[in-house]
Amino acid sequence: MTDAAMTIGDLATATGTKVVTIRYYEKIGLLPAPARTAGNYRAYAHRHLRQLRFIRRCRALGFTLDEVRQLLRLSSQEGKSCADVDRIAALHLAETEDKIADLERLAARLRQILGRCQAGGVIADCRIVEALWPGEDGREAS
Amino acid sequence: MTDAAMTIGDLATATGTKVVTIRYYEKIGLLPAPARTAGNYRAYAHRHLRQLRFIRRCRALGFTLDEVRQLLRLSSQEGKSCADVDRIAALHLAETEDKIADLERLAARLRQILGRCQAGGVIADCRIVEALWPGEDGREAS
DNA sequence: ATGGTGTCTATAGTGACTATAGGGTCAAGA
DNA sequence: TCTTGACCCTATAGTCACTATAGACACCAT
Repeated sequence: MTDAAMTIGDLATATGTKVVTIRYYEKIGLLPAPARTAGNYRAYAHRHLRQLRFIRRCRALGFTLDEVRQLLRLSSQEGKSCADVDRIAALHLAETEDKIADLERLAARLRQILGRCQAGGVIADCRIVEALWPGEDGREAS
Repeated sequence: MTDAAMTIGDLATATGTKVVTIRYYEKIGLLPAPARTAGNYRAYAHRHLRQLRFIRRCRALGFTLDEVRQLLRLSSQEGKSCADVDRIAALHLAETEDKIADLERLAARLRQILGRCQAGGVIADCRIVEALWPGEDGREAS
């Protein structure tokens, strides 16, 4: 509950963020510039800690910094409709699901290629290489 | 079967690659520099088409350009053991599977957060915003 | 006073492209 | 022959979300 000023290093350990990353967030306007000490050190207050935690939580969920920026802006407008927040989150979920589906397809194909490989052979007979090189007609090897 | 020279545009349409990307691959040494015409146009031969197809196929499977470079180098050594190729592919599959697992966790969390949201509310009552903002104690809202 | 750690700014690098500026080349049509 | 438009050339800078480096200054304990 105390609101004693924190150094950037304190903030970094408290949030699991690197010092350089915090400075980067400030530079791009994601985290407000804090007060400075006599020696020009950044002196963070509790609200900075809170906001950085919000940012990191969003990032951990895969939101882009631009989305985080929007979410920050929206969440300060207490009276406004929740629809925009909902839209951003739903869109992000859809994108995440698409990405998963893409990766599942890749993994399946990789497993298929790897499954045919008997390690210990030689490049000339390698099923993996064969699967990657296009045939003379440009079609993919089965 | 003809080995008539192709322009960079021909190569681009034949492989579904953008012209700038082909030039980029050349610049980073992934695709050999082709002969030039009198007017300084790149003149590609069939081997370039084959190699670019190989590259794009690897990229479509999610290999990094550096991995593609290794796979290219390895696959030209016909007599050598297939073990390195196998290792690269297996590692890539493992990474892909890890990435899928990560995204699954994110998606699950997003669905959980979104599921509690009744759209039409107001930011102050928004479950999404609430889930993202840290409580005063820094712990996450359920 | 000194040493070690932490902090400051500014700049450049990462991966895999993408975009832009400012030109040159080529083939077809008038 | 001239012009139009599509294509091609190089070089440079921008993207995202950091990360790394250099060189200087601040703070604290001994």
